[in-house]
Amino acid sequence: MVKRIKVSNNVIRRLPRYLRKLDELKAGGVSRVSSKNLGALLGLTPSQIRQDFSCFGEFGQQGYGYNVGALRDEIASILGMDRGFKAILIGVGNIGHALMDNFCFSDWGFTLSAAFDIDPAIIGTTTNGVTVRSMDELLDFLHEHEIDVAVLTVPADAAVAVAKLLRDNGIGAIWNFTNVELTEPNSSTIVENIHFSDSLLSLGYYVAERYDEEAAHAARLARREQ
Amino acid sequence: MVKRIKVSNNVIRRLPRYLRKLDELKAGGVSRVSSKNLGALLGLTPSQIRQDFSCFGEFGQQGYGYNVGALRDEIASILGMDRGFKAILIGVGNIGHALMDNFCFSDWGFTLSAAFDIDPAIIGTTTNGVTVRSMDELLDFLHEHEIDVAVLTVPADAAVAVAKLLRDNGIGAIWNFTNVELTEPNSSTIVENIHFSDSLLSLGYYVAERYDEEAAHAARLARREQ
DNA sequence: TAGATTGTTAATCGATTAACAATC
DNA sequence: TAGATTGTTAATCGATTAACAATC
Repeated sequence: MVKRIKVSNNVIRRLPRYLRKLDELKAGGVSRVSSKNLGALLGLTPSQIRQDFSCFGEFGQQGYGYNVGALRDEIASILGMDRGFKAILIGVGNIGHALMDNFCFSDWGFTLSAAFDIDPAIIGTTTNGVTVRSMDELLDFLHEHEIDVAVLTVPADAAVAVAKLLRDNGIGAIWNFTNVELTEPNSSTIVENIHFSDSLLSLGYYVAERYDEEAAHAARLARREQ
Repeated sequence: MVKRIKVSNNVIRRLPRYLRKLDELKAGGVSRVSSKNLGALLGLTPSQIRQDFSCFGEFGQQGYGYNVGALRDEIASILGMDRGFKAILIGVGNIGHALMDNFCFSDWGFTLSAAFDIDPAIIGTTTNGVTVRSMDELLDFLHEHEIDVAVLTVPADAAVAVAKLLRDNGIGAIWNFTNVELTEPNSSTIVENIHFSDSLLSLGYYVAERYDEEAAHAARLARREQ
């Protein structure tokens, strides 16, 4: 896939949504979609959808629209789903174990190659074909395998130290589930965060805002009643 | 908290990061911070930080900066952390259970009031003081309690139906962990998504982009060698 | 052919950054 | 007082939307 220009983060964040919706359409037997259709389904303008795709090439056909399957595959390729990225997981606690057990890495083009923990009670257990190794084996493993991404699911107080260890040993990308800011100014490591609490707090803001608006509305009505 | 203007989503998403960093500074005994300091810590410009805060009021002091504790409390209040929001959780599978077990709702101003599932083997079990109830009890529970947020951790194929049930019974906000698009055009329900796969795919994009850049760089060097 | 829809250029809108008077 | 830093207005930058020629 040729990437001509620097594509904005906003566009990148929409690509997985496109992929999801196209998969859904495909599963429903739809073979053709226009930017107008797709926009209506995702709450985006047709213009925006065409602009987004045009960052990566010309995937449509005038008068027809886009072939669902072909467009889906283009986007999958842009996202690197066909590159066979290899991941390891560090910290098989509750969330780490839930990911190993439930999250289908291979659906998204990733292979979970190994998992590591420090707890002897967990080391040696196997989930979904992946056996948990001791952290003592981590460096050897990293030097023997080409790993693209580390999934970081260690406790918050270990996050910074483990992230440093990973960076120092050639890991270029971290999928960060710890509630800790890992993005370092002088580091080139790619960090993608899943911050549960940030997400919940944002939700809280919108709930609070709505309640305030409802209260203001009720107050206006009450004044009018007087 | 007075909210004069419509605050952009970008600003809202930064508020939890401010909160997190301010908590960290406070824990480290720092009592004062300027927009310049805070910007350097978070990779934002001082201007942006001052603009963001000015959406909600005047929390600083010329020549001094901001009081860490006071600013932290203002932001917490803006996010509704002092409102005692009540949440229920639907679907005590792997991720649902991990949240009940590990995620400290009360740290963020929420109370997890109940959990529901359809599996008789899970119903009746208790995690962190919350006993799992049968889905049959859900509607009665909703009508007896004022619930602000539903945490949706059911399997993907149940997501849309359960979301509809929740909406129809007065739930105004959903924290959505299912990999399903719930944002409906004609609905006023607030939906906040945690899409693991979207996040991983975005990471994949950046990894792929970096590899492409490195390959292009190597190719340029190779040409020069000739 | 007529209608539909693309890819792209131009226009608009919104968000970030810079500048600066006010003031602690 | 002098230096620092705010809150806010103006300038810039970037992203979204609209328009339209090209063409299937």
